[in-house]
Amino acid sequence: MEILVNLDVMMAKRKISAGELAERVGITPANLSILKNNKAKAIRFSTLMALCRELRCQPGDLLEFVDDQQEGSDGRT
Amino acid sequence: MEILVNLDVMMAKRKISAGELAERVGITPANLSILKNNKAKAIRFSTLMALCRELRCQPGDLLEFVDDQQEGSDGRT
DNA sequence: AAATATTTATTGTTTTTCGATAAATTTTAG
DNA sequence: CTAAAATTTATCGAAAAACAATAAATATTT
Repeated sequence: MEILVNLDVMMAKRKISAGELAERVGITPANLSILKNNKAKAIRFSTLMALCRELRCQPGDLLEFVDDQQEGSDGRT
Repeated sequence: MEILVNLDVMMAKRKISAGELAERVGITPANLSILKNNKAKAIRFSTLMALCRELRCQPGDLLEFVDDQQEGSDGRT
């Protein structure tokens, strides 16, 4: 059970690089990387807001709740 | 421009009270209230996860990005 | 009105972001 | 393949904020 940050999907859709997005959002590339690779344990709304603004999307496009109990009961992945 | 926490909508949909949800999620009613009334400035994924689990919903059901520039240009609301 | 539930406020602790920076790794070009 | 560029990982410290605990105020319900 976890929250996934699907930044890469929206970045691909908007054809924007990590470096460019970091600059536009106003955080360091290093911190954006942490967010993008699911290493973050929380997020400030100010950051989420800037990401949504620059990617022209909704929080739901970036955050996904994955419930293990809800997947297939055959243990795949 | 802001991030809205639409907890009340899902709570109504699931017919669950604030006290009950707080207990199931594992935070104090006081802290849930802060979240529910848009007083929070960030959220831990562990909390968002527990909310999604108990409300059987996705982050996108609870978080909304409102862009002022995107609304009507006549200053309504 | 009384009981219950929710909100607001305060204090202290702990967690985590985030900047800054550097090093390691990966990806992209030539 | 090699070199450059981009990205990721890792530290460190500082600032921000969650969260618990608690109490008081407010609102809701019965």
